[in-house]
Amino acid sequence: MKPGKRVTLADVAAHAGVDRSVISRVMNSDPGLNIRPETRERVLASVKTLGYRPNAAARTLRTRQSRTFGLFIPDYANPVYAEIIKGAEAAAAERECVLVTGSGRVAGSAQPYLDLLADGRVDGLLLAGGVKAPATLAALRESRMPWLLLNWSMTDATRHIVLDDEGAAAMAVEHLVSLGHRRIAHLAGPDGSDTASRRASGYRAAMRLHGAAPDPALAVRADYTADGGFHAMTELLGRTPRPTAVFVANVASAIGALRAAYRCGVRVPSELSIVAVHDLPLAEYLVPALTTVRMPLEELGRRGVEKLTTTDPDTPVAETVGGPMELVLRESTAPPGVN
Amino acid sequence: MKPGKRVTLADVAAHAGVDRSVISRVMNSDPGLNIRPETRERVLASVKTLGYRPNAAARTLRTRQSRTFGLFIPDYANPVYAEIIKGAEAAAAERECVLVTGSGRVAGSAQPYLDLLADGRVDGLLLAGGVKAPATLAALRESRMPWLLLNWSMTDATRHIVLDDEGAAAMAVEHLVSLGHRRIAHLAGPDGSDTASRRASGYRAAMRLHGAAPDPALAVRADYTADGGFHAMTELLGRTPRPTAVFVANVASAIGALRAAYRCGVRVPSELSIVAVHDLPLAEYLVPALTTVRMPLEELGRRGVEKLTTTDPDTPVAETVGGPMELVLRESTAPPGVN
DNA sequence: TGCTCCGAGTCAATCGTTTGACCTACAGTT
DNA sequence: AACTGTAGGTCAAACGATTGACTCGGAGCA
Repeated sequence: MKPGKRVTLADVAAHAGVDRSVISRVMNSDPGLNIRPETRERVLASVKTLGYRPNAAARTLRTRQSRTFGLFIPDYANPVYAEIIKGAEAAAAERECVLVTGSGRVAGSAQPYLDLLADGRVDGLLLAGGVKAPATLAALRESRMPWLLLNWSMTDATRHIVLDDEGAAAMAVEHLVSLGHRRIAHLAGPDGSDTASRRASGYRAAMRLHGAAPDPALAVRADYTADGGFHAMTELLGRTPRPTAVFVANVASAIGALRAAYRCGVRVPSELSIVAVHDLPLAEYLVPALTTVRMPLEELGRRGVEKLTTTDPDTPVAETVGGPMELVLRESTAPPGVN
Repeated sequence: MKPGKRVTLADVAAHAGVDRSVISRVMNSDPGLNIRPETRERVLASVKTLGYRPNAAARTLRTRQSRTFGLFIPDYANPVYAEIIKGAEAAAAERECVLVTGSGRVAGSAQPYLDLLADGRVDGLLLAGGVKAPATLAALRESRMPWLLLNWSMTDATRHIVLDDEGAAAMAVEHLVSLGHRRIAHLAGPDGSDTASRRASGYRAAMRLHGAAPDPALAVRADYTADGGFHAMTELLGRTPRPTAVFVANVASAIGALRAAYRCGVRVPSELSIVAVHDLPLAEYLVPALTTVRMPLEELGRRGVEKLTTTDPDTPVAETVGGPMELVLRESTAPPGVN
């Protein structure tokens, strides 16, 4: 309305001819308020005509909550996080809160976003990986604010939600075994990654279960990137005897792995089967289309926000999202030796 | 210090034995403050031992600025936005501000994030597409707050920064022409997309410039998704005579296009050359690796934040980020008819 | 001695909402 | 007539930081 002037409660109160507190109580539907219907109408009308919007800072200052949650991710370029964000945004929206996301890709640290928590700008913080310093965790714990680790944990981090990575690995391995594979390699995630070690242990367990001893020479570490997958796969294909199938811990690596197979003249799936963890829209359009294990990433984000709102900062959280996990069959797996 | 108690200015003041205002001025290095070095030391020491952090809400309320910028994107799953975010985060960090990002994928609308602006939670808002309603623009303009459209514009939106899409299209077409192609198709972006129409017009201009009249039958619209690219390309390959090359407006579509060519038994690049706009780390690992035009997306994000801080909300902005644009030669283009 | 000036801080209003406590006029009771 | 109850609000103190205006004691000066 008035150019350059923010409308405040006082303006609305003056316009409607009542006290500021009435406006506030009407807007927040305070049950302790007795008000004549006509007055309420008048208030509502004033709010509308003046275009009043409560000032978030003032409200946060007074109520000590911002109706905002933060989600920190290491890198937006990793499409896996897109799914997590989606779930978290949805859960926040259901609570009439907003989710703000930030990455540490630039600063190389989560500090600016941890500060959001410390400064009281968010009511809780979800950390989806990328924090290395144990000091950070200590600071978090001391802050007495809600926080949660998503899809990873540190030894002394008592609040985290993870996925069933062992289960996913088992699913992948079982699929390969059922196709007839025995020499199954594992293109594992990077050293120090929590999900990587869980997937690796799931792989080993599943291998043993099916009487196929996991050969340490068939496990290679790779970054969760196409580049990492390319190099690791190239190395793996140099080994003799060559594996007939490989379980790749990450879909980005799998794209690199696919490329490496192509480069080395190894045909997928006839000479080499590939199955990766995490499904992506993209996977369907690769050549060959990639068989994957779909994980409930969206559900993970959703549960994160839920837990943030329902548990107080002191109680430990250690949850595994069961969710629907599914093997998505496409073209990159086949029985060994067929052509 | 005190468990469960936030440390406020008053606490620090009491601890250091000075007035609150001194603490505030020291922390903000107010030039108008005269203070003995020893007192300053005492203040700093108190701040440190108590672990004082200024409350963001209180500060925002008083100063009317939050040192926070917002960036709205339609969908995190589109990796193009990752680059923009990266640049914007960097620019924000340089100004000791934080960038918070949100998408409209869930709510289907930017409203929650526009509200952030209206509620005074951010000092400015960057909108990277996805807002359809003209009413939204009107609301923005009326808000008297800094905002900017990134990489798109609407007819009546007077504040936007775009990339040189015509130039990118020209680069792609010229590359194909120089390889000897004449029948060059265009897999254009969706109807109503601003970048799509600029790339399309750049394509037509470049075609005419090289004496190759753009055949309307060789331009097909596709969503900026792998799926869209797949279908559009399938359709295009049904036309006779078939094009020898195609300029794809978007890298995600190009992945689908690649798949479509494979499905139709058309070999890339020997029977069909493909060049797409936007480079991605992924492009290098596709089979065949995709030739692309790299756009200065990061620079776009960076300029966005800069403009937000340096121009006032009333002055129009219409900038084209020149930046380094580059043709990234890979395997998906070759002279026509070669095998 | 009286006056000004300055260094070193102090005071208190202010930002916009929220919320527990408090009024006030009138109707109904006894 | 005095009292109670209630509908329909009003009052004002927070919340925590910022900042323009002000104070106070001593040094410098004439």
